[in-house]
Amino acid sequence: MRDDDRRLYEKPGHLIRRLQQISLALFMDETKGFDVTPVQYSAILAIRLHPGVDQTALCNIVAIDRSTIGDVVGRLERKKLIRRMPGAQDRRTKLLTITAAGRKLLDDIEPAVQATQKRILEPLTVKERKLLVEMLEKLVHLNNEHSRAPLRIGEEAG
Amino acid sequence: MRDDDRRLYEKPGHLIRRLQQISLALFMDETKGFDVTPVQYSAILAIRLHPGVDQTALCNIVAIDRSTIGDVVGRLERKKLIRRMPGAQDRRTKLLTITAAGRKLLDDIEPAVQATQKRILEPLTVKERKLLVEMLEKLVHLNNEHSRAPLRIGEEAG
DNA sequence: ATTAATTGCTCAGTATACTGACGAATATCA
DNA sequence: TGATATTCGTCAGTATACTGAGCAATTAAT
Repeated sequence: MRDDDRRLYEKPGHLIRRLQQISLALFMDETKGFDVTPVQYSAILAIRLHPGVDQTALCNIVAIDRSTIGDVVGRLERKKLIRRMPGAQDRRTKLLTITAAGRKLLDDIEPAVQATQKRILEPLTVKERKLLVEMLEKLVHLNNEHSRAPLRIGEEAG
Repeated sequence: MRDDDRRLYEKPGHLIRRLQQISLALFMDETKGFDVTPVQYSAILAIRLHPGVDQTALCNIVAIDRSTIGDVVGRLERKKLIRRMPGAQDRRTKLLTITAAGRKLLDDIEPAVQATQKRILEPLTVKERKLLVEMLEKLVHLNNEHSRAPLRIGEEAG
């Protein structure tokens, strides 16, 4: 490896982008056949745990941008994994609930998702894995407000 | 925080996606005014270090997909930060070189890029920062082949 | 109660990223 | 050499993600 190139390779930003690429590829490989992306998985899992959330609350739970969630839930609805209903109290909102097909998919895909998380961390020792997740949680939590889609705990509906 | 939601929040895949969002936001904030993305920065830096690389070799250096690099260098060319010339030996290739404007941009933007990397790791202790980068390098290196754009060391032109 | 501010969702525009396919050029092999 | 295989760049299609704008509905202020 050229010494110059290290300037790029050891930059945290570059490493994080690479790890995200890899994490995505591993997920798509493990869950091949389910036709679901990581973001779609996060969204449908959150909808199951919070039946009747509106889209903005869902954004705050899974940290997806407001202008992105529309597409995501649209795809989930098209695949009949969730339902979208206009809110009764607040007619601006669209309330989200999981379907039977969605529940089945979540149950069926779970082993593959677990396997993905394992494969990502496989190169590390058991101690390192714990340490890494702790540091990632710290970074994400403390830098939370720096993303346009910050996590907002305890503000969700339901 | 609901206990159920932890199922999502402590998944490495989710944390990695969040950290990438944050890393991107911090970069765009610090380099505001330069009109350059992290990927564009990586590409132009690699082109400076490897004058005359072709696009495929560049992919292998910065780990960007072959079908993505065309857009990226297209934008850099439009902004006159790099030049693209058809290869003489192999007329399929397009050889990339940096312009004076590109060199100036790299020099000017450097402090902001350094600041970005600092801000990403700011919540960690000095020891933890070193540890994290080492683990990220290990993960990326050993999982390298799992991405469509694996890093290929020593295969670049120039 | 009417105005003003805020919120929920959407849309247009741009950028990154992957799959799969293709034409053109090059390399390999029989 | 001629047929085959591979490689380089590109394109179409899909998905995530951000900015900034806008409309409709709701809430707050006067």
